[in-house]
Amino acid sequence: MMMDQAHFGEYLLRQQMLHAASLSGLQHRVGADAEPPVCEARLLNGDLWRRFHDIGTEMIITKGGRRMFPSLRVSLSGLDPREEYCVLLELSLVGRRRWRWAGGTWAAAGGAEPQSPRRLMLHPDSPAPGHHWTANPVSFSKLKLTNNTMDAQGHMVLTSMHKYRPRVLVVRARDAAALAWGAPHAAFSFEETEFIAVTAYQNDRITKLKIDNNPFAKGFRACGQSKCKRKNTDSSGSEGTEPTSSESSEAKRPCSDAASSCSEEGSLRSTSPRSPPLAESPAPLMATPENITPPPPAFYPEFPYLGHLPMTMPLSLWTGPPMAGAFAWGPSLPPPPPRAPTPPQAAPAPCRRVKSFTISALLGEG
DNA sequence: TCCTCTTACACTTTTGAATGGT
DNA sequence: AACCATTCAAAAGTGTAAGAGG
Repeated sequence: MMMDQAHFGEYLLRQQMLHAASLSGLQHRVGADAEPPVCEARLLNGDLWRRFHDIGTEMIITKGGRRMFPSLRVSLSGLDPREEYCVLLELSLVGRRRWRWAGGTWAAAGGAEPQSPRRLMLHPDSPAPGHHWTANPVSFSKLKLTNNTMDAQGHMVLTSMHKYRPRVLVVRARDAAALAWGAPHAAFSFEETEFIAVTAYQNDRITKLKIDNNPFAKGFRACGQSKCKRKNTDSSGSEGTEPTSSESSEAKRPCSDAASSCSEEGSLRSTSPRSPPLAESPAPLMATPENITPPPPAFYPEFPYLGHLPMTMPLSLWTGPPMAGAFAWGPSLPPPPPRAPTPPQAAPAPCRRVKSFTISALLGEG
């Protein structure tokens, strides 16, 4: 690790300062010029999400961080092609309950435990002009979930046995620092993306669905080596059993639902030379209109589970080496002008390639 | 005893450097 | 020299199973 404890404390403090500023700024802008939303979002891998949702989606959380599967992939529209936007993801606690797997179903089991400071994940392409966001799928496939409250890797800290719902925030802002002055644009969430955080899968059907659709779990499929090996070792007469038609079709389908498995990487893989062009992604699965939650009247939603606690919102940037690009929040940094008008441009601004995105880089420091 | 969490493991996929051809 | 395609090893990601701890 490149940061000692003292610097880490400073890092955290700066994070909280930044996000306190961000939050107050967002709320202020809402009151100042709340505009009718024009932005729309579609859940690209909605079909897969619905299959999980029908059973009761579970997401593994580990100390070191575990990716979401399916990951959140949305398509945005209705953005000003020349305006700069930041896209963020947050995970909202659903209800104030703790859940428990009992008798083959999820049931409420008391009140929610105190939650860790909420985190926002800034999409690594942020900021980017509207034409970039509308031309490319917005993928959060690199997002990791953890139950480690001391996490310093920038992962989303969740509590096991609690239900969460991802929410995508679109903020008009030229850079991360300008988030505090950027005008909020829209927020979206999809009911079928709700999930319960767990440290071990409770529902066998969820396990099977994950294995059948997640390429990394291919080894556990009915025809996978791992499975066969296990069959050979712990069963004597079942080696000849054929998988069910549904199982075999699922297992053999290399990248069906590919929107969620193989091609899920989406825009985040765009820098890889081996990455297929985004245009080759399978046809998006349309989310029904009622699944699109319009922006709330007050841009930033209320979080009843947080009560009136002072909000701390570590903003996570999951690209680049963790902590390596610690925020450079210096007093010498002049605040950006409050929403300076965008100079007219002859053509849409070129998309900014962001491979290792840091606040300091955005601010032109370092 | 039950429930939840951690850890090691074997497996697959992804990534990026190295290499060779044009 | 520059570009492209291929190869290969390391890194990363996956669920399982056993065991620890409250």
